[in-house]
Amino acid sequence: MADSNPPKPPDSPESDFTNQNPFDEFSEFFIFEDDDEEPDHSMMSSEQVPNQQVSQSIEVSGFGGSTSNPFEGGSSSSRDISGSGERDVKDRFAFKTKSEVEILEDGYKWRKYGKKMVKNSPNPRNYYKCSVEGCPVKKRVERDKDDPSFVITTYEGVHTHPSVS
DNA sequence: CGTCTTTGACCTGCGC
DNA sequence: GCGCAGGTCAAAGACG
Ligand SMILES: [Zn+2]
Repeated sequence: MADSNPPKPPDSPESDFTNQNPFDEFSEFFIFEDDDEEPDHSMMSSEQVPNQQVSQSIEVSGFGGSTSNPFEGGSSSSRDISGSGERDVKDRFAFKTKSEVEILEDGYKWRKYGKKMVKNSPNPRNYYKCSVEGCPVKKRVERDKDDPSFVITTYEGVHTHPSVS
């Protein structure tokens, strides 16, 4: 109750983006399944400098439109490396987006199934899953620690069905 | 009426 | 063995 939208008018993410500069407000930071992680040995010592890495220029046009999806067609089922003891083929795709709302419509229906607090950020992490039966796709949404205006959306899995009608 | 949201509890893996 | 962290499920309620 009293959800109270953020201190900001309902800025429909699916109608303003076309008018904004993808380089200024729509920073796409692709975070593939990297092995190395932040070697954070000591914690809470002195805040580390924010890693403001906003770069990369991927073709992202009809995002939040309705049917266009940058996911399908790019990196997907690459399970041809089953012979070698390679890492799992779990498709993990992180997306950093500048938005005040976490519910970015990407053309799919998601059902929230959990909320957790991350220690690294004073913000909670939301867990979503595709409502479509048979779709093992999961989505994780979390706010940035240094930039609460940024939202990190992590997609896991591949949709096995076209976008919603 | 059906769908989705919300919160807590619960499970597992790991570290020490 | 316990605690912590992260992740998941389930019941109830809200809501259209
Ligand atoms: Zn799906």
